[in-house]
Amino acid sequence: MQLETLTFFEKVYQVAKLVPYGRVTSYGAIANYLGARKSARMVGYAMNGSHNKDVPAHRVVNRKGLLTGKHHFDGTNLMQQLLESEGIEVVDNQIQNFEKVFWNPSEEL
DNA sequence: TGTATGACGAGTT
DNA sequence: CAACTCGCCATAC
Repeated sequence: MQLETLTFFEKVYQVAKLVPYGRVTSYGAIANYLGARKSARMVGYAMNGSHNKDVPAHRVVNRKGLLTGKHHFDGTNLMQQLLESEGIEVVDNQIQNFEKVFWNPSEEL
């Protein structure tokens, strides 16, 4: 645990954990909320290290609602399974009604 | 120690 | 309308 390591990653984890059940958010939304709209990339990469954390990475997708990070989960469709178990419709790695389940930290938080 | 790269996104060509 | 480029910064090699 590195206290001086309060970086984007840590912040990303914090926000990601705040995503309510049955909702999803985007990498860009988190980055934007953190004040770094251009660092959406880092958010995604941060999830790479979120394995150890309690971060629900399956609730974080790209701006199009596409499950781009599903390949980083154990199974091939684990991410989709998790989302569907929360009542989120997913077809072909794409979240249906994305606007409805989208959770914007800048507004809700 | 330096280079390459990645779960993205928005702007430009 | 599609493809390309740049920004961002921690991690891997």
